[in-house]
Amino acid sequence: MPELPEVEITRRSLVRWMEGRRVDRVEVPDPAAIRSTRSTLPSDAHPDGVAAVRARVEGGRLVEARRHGKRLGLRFDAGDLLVHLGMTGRFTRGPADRFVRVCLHLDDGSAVRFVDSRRFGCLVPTDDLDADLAEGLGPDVLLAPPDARGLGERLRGRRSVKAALMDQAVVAGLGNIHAVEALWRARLHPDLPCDRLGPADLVALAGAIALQVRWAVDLEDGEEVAYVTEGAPNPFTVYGRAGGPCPRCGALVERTTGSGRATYACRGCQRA
DNA sequence: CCCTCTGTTGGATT
DNA sequence: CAATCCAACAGAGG
Repeated sequence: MPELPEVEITRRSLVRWMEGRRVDRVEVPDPAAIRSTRSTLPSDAHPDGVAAVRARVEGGRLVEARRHGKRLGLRFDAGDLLVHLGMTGRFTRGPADRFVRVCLHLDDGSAVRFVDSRRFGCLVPTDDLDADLAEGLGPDVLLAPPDARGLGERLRGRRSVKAALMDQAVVAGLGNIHAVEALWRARLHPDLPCDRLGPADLVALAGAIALQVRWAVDLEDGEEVAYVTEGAPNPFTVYGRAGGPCPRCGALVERTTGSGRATYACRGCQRA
């Protein structure tokens, strides 16, 4: 599920759900969800992961939940956890299902579960949360949205502007969907090379990124992590709308594939 | 029932 | 650099 907005909603939800509560017990139906590094692979399970998580979490309270890009940092009384949601990871208070990987039982009888059908997500016990949270990441696009000048310094070379925006070392938080949407807002085609971006493009792009991310966070705020909610209409402007009309110029939205990822854009109004 | 394709993540390899 | 494959699955479609 996650790009930055979903991780941010997850963060807020966890704080609300766990505020003032003590974690009585941690249950780990899938020990491979606990990793010693941020790996997407269940085969990189932390050898003593379950014990490491219990030592940090059981009997204590959530002190703080922070986020950098798509990473989440949970600070408990006795230690910290770094969380990555992968593609399908989420925290929920809903009923258990067969995809529950970790379950936190709270002292009021409720439970907060990490659920992840595809198993790319992980919890990482850490002794240096600050470093692990930020390592290798560019500025967070919500907390420290880059301005035109900052983007100009970071979007370099001949690589496509979309590839650069999705590179978490360039800016942290944008994934496929929101990169596509922000580029549409900025009227820039995803394939446009960074070195052909002019000053006006950078101004447009900086504004578009900030708007896109704030729009997405607001869209999902108050809910329990809903992404492209099942059955709900597609909330995006061009993402997932191949063959439909561009709402700005009426040309047909095109779908292309670059490095295995679907890209949507309008040739009519996004400068290539 | 089976097969193929797609996918919101990241990393390794070519 | 970029393109490709891969991880581990679900779900949709044929």
